Amino acid sequence: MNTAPPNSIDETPAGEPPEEKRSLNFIEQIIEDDLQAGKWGGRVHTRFPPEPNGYLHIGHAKSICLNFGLAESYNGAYNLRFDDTNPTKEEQEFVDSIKEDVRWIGFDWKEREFFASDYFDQLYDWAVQLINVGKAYVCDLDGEQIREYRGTLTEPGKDSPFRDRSVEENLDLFERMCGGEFPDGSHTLRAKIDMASSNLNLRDPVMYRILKAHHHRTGDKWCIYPMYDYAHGQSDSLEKVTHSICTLEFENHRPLYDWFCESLEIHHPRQIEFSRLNLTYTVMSKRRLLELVKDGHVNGWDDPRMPTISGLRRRGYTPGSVREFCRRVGVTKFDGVTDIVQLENALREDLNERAPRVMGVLRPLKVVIENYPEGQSEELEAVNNPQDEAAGTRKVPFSREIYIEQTDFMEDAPKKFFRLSVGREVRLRYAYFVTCTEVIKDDGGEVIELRCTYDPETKGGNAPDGRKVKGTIHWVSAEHALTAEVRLYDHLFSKEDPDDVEEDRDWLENLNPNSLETLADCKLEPSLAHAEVGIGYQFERTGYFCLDKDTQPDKPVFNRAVSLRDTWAKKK
RNA sequence: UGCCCCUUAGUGUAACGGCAGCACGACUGACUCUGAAUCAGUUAGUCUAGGUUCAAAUCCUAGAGGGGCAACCA
Repeated sequence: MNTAPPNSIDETPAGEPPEEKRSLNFIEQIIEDDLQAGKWGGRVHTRFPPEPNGYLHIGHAKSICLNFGLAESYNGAYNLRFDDTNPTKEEQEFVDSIKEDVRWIGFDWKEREFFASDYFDQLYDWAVQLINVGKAYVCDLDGEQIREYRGTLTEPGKDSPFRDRSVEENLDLFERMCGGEFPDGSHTLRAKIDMASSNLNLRDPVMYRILKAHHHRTGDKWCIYPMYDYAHGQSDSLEKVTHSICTLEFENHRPLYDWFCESLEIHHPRQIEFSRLNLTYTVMSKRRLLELVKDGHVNGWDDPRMPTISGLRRRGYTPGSVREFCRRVGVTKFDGVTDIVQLENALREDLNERAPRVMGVLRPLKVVIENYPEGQSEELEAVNNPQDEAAGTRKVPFSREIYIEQTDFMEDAPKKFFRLSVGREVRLRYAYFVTCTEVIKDDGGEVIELRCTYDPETKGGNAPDGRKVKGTIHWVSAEHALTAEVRLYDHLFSKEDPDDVEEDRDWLENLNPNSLETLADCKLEPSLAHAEVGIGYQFERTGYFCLDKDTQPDKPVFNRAVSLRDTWAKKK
């Protein structure tokens, strides 16, 4: 700490006022208070505990950034732990995708990769210990009966008839449960707490159930598996976690979390709950995302319209934008809904700094420049990124026939329309001023071609006589153009709240039928032939795009990650 | 009908008993070889009612509104 390098950002320049103390979220407050009070020996140790039963989504990203970010900023450690206690739902594919996604977001958990299934032996021993002190018992009630005995929200439950079995009998039964002697569902091991508790989680919760299922890591070794409540806190404890951060729905489980740690007299992390992320125009539950995938409403977990990490990545989101977004949404216990434009803006901001600029015409309209010599072409210099001089320049070919955007021409243009119309002059970006002289239509009256003249004196985009044009439009030389498919995405749901449906109707009815628009005949500048997956490009005046994995050698496919802000579109 | 949690501009958040700030959005305007970016400005808030206090978004009580909880899911 006191050996900071000369350029350390920790150094406050002399004479400058000390940096104002950053405001802390409520979890940071707790941590600082703990540190202040000398708890945990000054350690901060967190974990991210996904269940490998689906792909990670942007809500998980919030949790990852919170948990791992906290550990990083307090110089602590963080674990990635798979909560794999239910073999009927979990798969190796999900383990792999989760690791890939966490890495992509930008965190390295190094050797601290764990599985709840690593602790099955220890958990078993602890269960025996609880039986021995009379705090757990084997119950023969079936699922239905357990539910009946549990009581309701307003009425207390009643004790299981098996609650007072002897320690010996419990030990014997539990061992035989584990030995595979009983069929699935015939017995459970339950904690003996309080069937009259106002917190239903404390009404003798099930610790172990019999499940003769193959586990993706332990194989067929076990036929009993621990429940979340019995496995989670103890896993935290074994890993010497200090702050166990989870979402609000586990708040009512905290007394149980505490009960197990106290009863077992083991290291007792502090559970802290925060509100999960909700986004407008999207759903975030794993159950629903799974349904979208399974029923083919989207094309897989990494469909660019999905709020999954893999979907965002494929869509063109950057790790930095995801992290910045998570920082901006903050951390509270209030269950709100974040406007999805926050996410989009984080991306725009990030890509504005780094994305190479190119020209691409999404809906081409052919333009013939009549006074430009036939067969001639030339290379014009274009700036790669006005935000970053070091990005340099490139050459863009120009010729007699070019494509411009259909929306950049209007026949009966209002005065405020700064683009092309008959008799109006605009600048072709980095090229020449052109004036539209004639409109050519097909039999149906559709505009299919424009005739223009150019001013050779304006090469590069400036007029020597100092005359100005109000509009600058992008273009692509027809002869040199790369033809590509471009996929435009809109919100997956047409309602801000997908659950906003009539009585008895389904959230799926709010799926936006226009969430994907495929443009098959887009014209891109030739430099894009060397585009790489994973790099965001700005198609000037249009948006940010990236090469999709569906690209074929003869057919490039681009995704629009997000459009550019368009105040003109708003005015219309 | 029980228990637990929550409530600050449109949205997300800050304030730690002492001047209600910030970000995003929206709206103006400036600038511009991207109607982008940038810059300047405007807009708008403490759920309600009592109480404690010199002083309350903050503490107390009650109410309203929202969320969670009755898987051998996590």
